[in-house]
Amino acid sequence: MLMPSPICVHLQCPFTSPLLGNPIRFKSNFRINHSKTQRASYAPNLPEKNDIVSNQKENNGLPIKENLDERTTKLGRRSLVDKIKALPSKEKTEIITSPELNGDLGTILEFNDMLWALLTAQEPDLALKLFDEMSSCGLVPDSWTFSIVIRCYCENKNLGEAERVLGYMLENGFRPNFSAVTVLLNSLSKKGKLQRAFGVLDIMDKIGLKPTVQTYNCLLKGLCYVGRVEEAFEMLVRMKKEAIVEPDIFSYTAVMDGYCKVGRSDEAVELLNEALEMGLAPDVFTFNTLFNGFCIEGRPLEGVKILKLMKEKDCKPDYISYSTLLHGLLKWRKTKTALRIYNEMLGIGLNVDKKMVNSLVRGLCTRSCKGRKEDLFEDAYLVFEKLKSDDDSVIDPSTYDLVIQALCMEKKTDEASVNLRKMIQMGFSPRMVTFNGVIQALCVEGKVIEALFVLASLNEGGRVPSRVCYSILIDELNRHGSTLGACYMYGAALKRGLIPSSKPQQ
DNA sequence: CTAGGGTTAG
Repeated sequence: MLMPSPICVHLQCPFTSPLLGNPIRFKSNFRINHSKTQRASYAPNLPEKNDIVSNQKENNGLPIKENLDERTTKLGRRSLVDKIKALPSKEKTEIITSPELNGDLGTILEFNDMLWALLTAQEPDLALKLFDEMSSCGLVPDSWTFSIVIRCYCENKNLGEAERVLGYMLENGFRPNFSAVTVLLNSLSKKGKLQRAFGVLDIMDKIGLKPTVQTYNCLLKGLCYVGRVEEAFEMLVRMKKEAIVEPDIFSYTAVMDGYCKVGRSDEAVELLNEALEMGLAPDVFTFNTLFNGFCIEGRPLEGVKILKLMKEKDCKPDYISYSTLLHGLLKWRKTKTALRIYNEMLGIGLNVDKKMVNSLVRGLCTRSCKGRKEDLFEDAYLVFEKLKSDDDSVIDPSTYDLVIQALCMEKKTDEASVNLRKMIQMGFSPRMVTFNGVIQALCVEGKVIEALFVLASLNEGGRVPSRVCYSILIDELNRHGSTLGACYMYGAALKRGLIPSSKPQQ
């Protein structure tokens, strides 16, 4: 039996891409098996337009319902995707090389399904590899094939290649589908390749794919991303005024975010009001964008006002809302408000990031020490105790330091020394001021022996006590009439090369 | 149209 030898169809085009001005060049060879495709004539290098058209007609003309097996139904496709996902990565590669695994890819419909399934299963590389090996299945790519390939390249971040395929399609009478073009436009926008994204928009216009509001929103995002906020705003205005598409809340959020990112949150709020006037319902994304803006700008309290507005508009703040605000409040030292937000988060069962809780504790300690505000310290200690009792407790050494110092300041000496010990147990090295504070506090309460123990723990840790440390102890020993002890301390200091400011009493 | 848009940060 004589089999016709496969013809190699090199998809290399002599023309230039309308997109790039570069020659199109595909690596793949499409070998057409005549026994299967029954196609009569091919140009030596390219599929001809007529063939392409007939190929498509053939597919579209099929009485689809009867001819589709379970794989070509929506559910069947989905299960193919799931199957691919479930495969170990080794076998994933095999699916495109072994016919037993990939089943019969005899028709272009089935082939495209497999391509699509690989793309959907986040395996664009495999899909492209399969596309490369179309020849062995004896198939010619159609519009669907190319559309999927474009999306594969977008997924791969190989946008230049995606544009090249699109250019090839246009030159050869293939009609890219909406999704491929949209994905490409979006990918380009996301990367800030605005000129090329607008190029795709032009193409959509030329081939009669009507951009939707989503399409424009991608461009708005892209413009903002590269800092062209003003242009984004103008585009938003044009969308509305010239009734190109009706802007939705995504459009507004995109431009608002643009303003927020460059420190123009007030203008973002103006846009919010405009959206509200238009009857659009701002959602959690819209508000979160504003929180972020005000926090970046150093106006977190404005953000808290927006939180109130958000609730009035029946929009439920989420973890990001609170985290953004809390972070901003802590950063800009709005400690009391931060505490309020923290408690509100706990109240609705949100888990607060441990770093922020640490920061809150430190903020409260610092403020209570500076302002001698006892109630603030109580708050700090409550937050600290809760932090310690959490299962996934993470305590920063600097938090420990500040809590201990604040405890000393508040004359909670025993607790201070307990926490100091715990801190050392945990392998942290307390700051010298912390040691000094505890020693001082103990001395003030007349607990000299304990103070000496603290000094000892300092030595055990291989640390050199500071001059202040000795001075405090000498003063205290003097006060107790223990000249001997004071002399001993003085000597110990001198031995370390430190000259205490206090001397033993004569 | 087998698809497609967004928000935090240390």
